[in-house]
Amino acid sequence: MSKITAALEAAVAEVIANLPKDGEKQTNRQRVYGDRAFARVLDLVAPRIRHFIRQYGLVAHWEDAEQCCAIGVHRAIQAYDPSKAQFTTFVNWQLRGELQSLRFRLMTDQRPSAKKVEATTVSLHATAMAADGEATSLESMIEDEDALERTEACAAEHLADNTREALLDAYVAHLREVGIDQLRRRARTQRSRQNDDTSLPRFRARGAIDADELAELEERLASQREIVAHRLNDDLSDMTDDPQERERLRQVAKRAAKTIAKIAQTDERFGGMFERRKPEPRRRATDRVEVEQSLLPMPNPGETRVLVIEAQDMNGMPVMLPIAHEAQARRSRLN
DNA sequence: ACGAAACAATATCATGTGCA
DNA sequence: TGCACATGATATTGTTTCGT
Repeated sequence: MSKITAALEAAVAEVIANLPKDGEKQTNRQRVYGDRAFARVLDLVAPRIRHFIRQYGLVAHWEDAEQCCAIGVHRAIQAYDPSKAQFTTFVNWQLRGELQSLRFRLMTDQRPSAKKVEATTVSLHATAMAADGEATSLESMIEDEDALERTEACAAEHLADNTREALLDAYVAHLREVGIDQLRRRARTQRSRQNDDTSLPRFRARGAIDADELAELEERLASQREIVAHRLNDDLSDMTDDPQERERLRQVAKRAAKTIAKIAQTDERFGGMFERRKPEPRRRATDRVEVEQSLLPMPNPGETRVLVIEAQDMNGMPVMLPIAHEAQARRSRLN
């Protein structure tokens, strides 16, 4: 931590310490100490403020800009959470924000980019004449140019969701079949072994399955389904905080992917939805290859995502990839 | 403003062990 | 053999800080 960073941290802590407590009035002492500390903060960030003002091309509006920065610093202190970041980092963004909005207020159309296209800024709420001569607001005249694209994207997403559900259903059904089969076999072999236990009456018919075991199986199926569904949504972390548990879930899903991929290829319900592409070796930092096999036809570049379900790793083992584009987008929206 | 370096948090993988 | 689980190593991604 540099000297300035540390000094800033201390000064800010003092300002915060001298803020009035909830519901109480600030004492004179608090006010004086707080003001002094605030002045110290301003001194410490002064070089940075000068730098930003120059950088944002606001030299001609120096005083306004300094005022804005003081407000920015004040706001930064109010909102500062020491556990999240250093004040020096935090205040930088506040200053930039203030200066940017000041620049926007003062000189929207003076920036080179605006000049180049001879842009004129008008308010969306300004009245304008519609074609029929009626006065209306500009806002109401704007057509939503993205509407079609968004609608199509939604439709594609919907289709992908349906497919995903169907695949999950098919997967669970498959597991159930296998599971029941196993239970039956076990029931047959265990019958002879458990026969000597005469304390319990055995009503079970030959090869019949214990109801408890069946219930247990259903429970397992439900949990499997949940795990895979979460994995497809790329939100396994919603299921548990424990990294080790998460890793286990990931492995479960990875194994499931193998089966699902098989089902998707053999089950006629999904026939025709696949376009089999030779899987490439999985990416590594040193050797990056895009690996994809889509369940749905690829949309145009940049359009909505596709459910990507199977890729193979270097050993030819299937790997399940999340719904890449959408998951990415969601993650960056959160940040 | 911007990129690089340092650092932190997570995700993924390879591998080993136990069990049915 | 194959699955479930654990664990250390490594890769990836995100954040902060610093220098220009």
